[in-house]
Amino acid sequence: MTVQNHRRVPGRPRSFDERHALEKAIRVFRSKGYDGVTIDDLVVGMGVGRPSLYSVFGDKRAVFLRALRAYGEEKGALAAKALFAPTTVRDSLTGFLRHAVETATEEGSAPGCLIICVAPLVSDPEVRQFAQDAAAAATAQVERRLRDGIRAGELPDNFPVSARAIQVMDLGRGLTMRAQMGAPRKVLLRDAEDAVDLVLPPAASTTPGG
Amino acid sequence: MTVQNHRRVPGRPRSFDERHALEKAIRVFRSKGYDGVTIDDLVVGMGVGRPSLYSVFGDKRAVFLRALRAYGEEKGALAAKALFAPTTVRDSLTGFLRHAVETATEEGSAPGCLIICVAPLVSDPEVRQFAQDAAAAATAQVERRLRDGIRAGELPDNFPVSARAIQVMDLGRGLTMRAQMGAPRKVLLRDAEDAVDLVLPPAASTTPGG
DNA sequence: CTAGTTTCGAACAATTCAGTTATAAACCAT
DNA sequence: ATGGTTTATAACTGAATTGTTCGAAACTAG
Repeated sequence: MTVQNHRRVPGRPRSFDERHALEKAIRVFRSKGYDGVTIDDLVVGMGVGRPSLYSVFGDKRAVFLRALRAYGEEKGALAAKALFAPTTVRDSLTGFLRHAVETATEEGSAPGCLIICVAPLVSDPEVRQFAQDAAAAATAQVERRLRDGIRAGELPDNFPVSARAIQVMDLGRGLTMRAQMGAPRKVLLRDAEDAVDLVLPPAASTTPGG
Repeated sequence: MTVQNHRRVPGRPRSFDERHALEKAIRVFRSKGYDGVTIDDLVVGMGVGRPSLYSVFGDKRAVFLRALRAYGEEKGALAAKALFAPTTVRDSLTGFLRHAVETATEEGSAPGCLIICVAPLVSDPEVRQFAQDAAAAATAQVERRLRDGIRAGELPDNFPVSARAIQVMDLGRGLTMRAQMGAPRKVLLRDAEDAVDLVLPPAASTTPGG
């Protein structure tokens, strides 16, 4: 089964698409964690022959790191879109948490999140660093969106953006871990709405103070 | 009837205490997860000979389940104490989350929590069920404490106890996952305080008359 | 001290696993 | 078609892991 590549290079063409194989690797790691995955799991799940897997990607750790980075890029882009596309802060946070819940409970893949649920348990410095960086970046984005909300007059000037950003992230982590535990999407979506009600001032109208 | 107070049984006495061995097993699983733990890890970490481990506890899964139950009993008891000993709702929630942070960052053991961080990733029905039950029980306890707060006049009658209990739990999950990721205790304790400020009404005193 | 019972320590075979190595296949260029 | 290049299929090797076995050790009872 050949894959058409507009750039013709000598040698037998690959029977798999590298990017698509990584997407399958994400599914494997999401369903079995890191330590629970064997090379054969990846070979079967990615549809890549064992020698090809080693020559193209490297060992399990390298596959995981690449899968993690790919996952992080997709997730980060979608999270940024959810955060900065809407006009109101409320819609932004709702979209942010809803997106977190939806990807953590998407059909066709095991529930959970590679960065939040799996990566923190991997005892590898590079993986840990990635998870920390991803968390810091996401928190910073939420915080920035809240600051924009202040600038837009949607939030009071003394709104604790730093603390609230951390809390939005922690609430998202909680929702994601519950997704991993098997909580139904419907419940989590409702709780995501409640979370937004919690972190934002009750009145979405103008600032109460000077 | 012979009094069996004397536990003098024939045979060579054991060189380990079953309870203490389980405590060591908890440390092993906390530091390496579930799939990352080998029998030899348990043999070394628990200080129990390999044949003794199999005859006394069973296989790895059985050891994990017993460790999980022991861990859950300790944690549940301490959580209940933190929740129901203080007089004010604020002190209860603060103690609850502080306790969660402190055990998740205690010295001498890897950061994290067996029930929140490790168990959800174990693909075993019994483990999953335990994690779900533990989460439901903890949420119910928090909710009950909030209800007591309403009854004591500390919280308004329309205080959304169900949603707030869920949010306290999710915030605790977030704090715990960050502990697992390496966040320092000091930061997490501060965020725990902020979390309580978030979920409780700004005025903790009684409603002003008039 | 001897017999009986249980545990401990070392080592065992069977299985699984990771990473590599042939050998065949598919493609391009000539 | 023929040679050169890259990948796929299958099998292989060495190491790790699991669960068990066997003799020695430690304790009680008589």
